[in-house]
Amino acid sequence: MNRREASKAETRRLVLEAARELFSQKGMQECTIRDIAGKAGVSPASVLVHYKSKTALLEEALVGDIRDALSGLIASIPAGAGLLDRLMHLSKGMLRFYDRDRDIYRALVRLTIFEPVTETPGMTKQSEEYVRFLSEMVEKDKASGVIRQNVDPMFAAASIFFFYLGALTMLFRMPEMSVETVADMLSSMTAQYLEGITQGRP
Amino acid sequence: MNRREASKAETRRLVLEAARELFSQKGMQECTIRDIAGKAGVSPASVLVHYKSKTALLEEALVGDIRDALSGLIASIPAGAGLLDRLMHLSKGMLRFYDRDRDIYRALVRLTIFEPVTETPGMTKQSEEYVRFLSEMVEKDKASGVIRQNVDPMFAAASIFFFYLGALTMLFRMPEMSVETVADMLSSMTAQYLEGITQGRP
DNA sequence: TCATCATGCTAAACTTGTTTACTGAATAAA
DNA sequence: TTTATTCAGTAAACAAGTTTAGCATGATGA
Repeated sequence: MNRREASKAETRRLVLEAARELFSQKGMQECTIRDIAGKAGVSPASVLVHYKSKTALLEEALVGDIRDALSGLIASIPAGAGLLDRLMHLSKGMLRFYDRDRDIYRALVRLTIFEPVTETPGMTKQSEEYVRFLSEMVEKDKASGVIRQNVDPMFAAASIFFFYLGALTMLFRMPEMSVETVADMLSSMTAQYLEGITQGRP
Repeated sequence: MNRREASKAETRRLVLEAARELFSQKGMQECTIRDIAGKAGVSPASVLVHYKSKTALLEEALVGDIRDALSGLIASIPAGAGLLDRLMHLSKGMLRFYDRDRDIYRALVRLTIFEPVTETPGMTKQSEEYVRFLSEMVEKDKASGVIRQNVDPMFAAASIFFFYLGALTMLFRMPEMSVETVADMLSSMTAQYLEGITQGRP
């Protein structure tokens, strides 16, 4: 690595470090690029040399913890448990993770969820990994006979993910609602999904 | 009404009218408060006297059409059709409505969906009305024996709504995706939900 | 009618994300 | 080594949402 490249990487690291601290300390709104630049000892414009926008910086600052949370949950899935329990281990776990700092994660999701995929690589990758894992779970349970053979795993995974997204939306929209209330609701809805709601099937 | 109150109402009307035209003409991002103020013949600050923020103005400018779209769809539900067809009449209809101007509605949803309920009365009311209507539909189909008796109508309505929200998110996130593709996916997922995916129920 | 009050509206300022034009040092080329 | 080039970093400007302090006009009451 060049001297130039090294110095560049170091500056980038300083900015990210300052951003991590200040974002979690003061939230997205109250933390300005000038604050971050000041703490990192660089100019405000320099922040945007390394990160395309404040949103991109926020994403970069938070996505590591999200990835760790998800892979930690995946690694700790109770092996022998039923399908619903395994799904709720993941979904409730992620809800509880976001609940630890609702404001900052609400800001992140709000700023990224409706952006084109190319603009938000970090969050997109997380969502895709989540859905892919769900899809694999469904596939295995299909193979073992728990799930019916005519079920498309991708659609099932997307459905479960949409329930999770809906619950997350409720969590962010209703500050007075406890995460456990939302989690229980999600659990009931997912259970109902797994059961099916219409009568008279073959 | 006072002379003062009348003049105030008139100004408010002018601002809203200008906002409607400019928002749909140039989109949210490219249309500034100063533009709207100019077109309405008032000062920029005056816009914010009547509407708390640019977001609030956008909401006010669009929510009428959304309400009309939803009630039009509700009024035109095919009476004798099956549950899935009636649901898709609504959900697909709303997706097609938002598709007519994805950019402006993406901006609206993005700015309102994660805000506290009290900040976005218009959009909140629309969502609530939608879910309430879905809930009534489920209740009726439960009474007529189409839906199983152990199904909670509110949870079912919320599930169907979350599918719809997920589809809307995909529509906004993926500009290259056609509304009919998203609608078909939503249809498949909702159908699967109505069927249930697990085996071996009583 | 006159004095007081309330308020719709505004100009100007403020804030903050972002862009632009530039500089000086590091690197590459000769 | 000397020259040319690249480019990390910056100061200053810019853009646009929002806030503030004040004004002028209409409402209110004596």
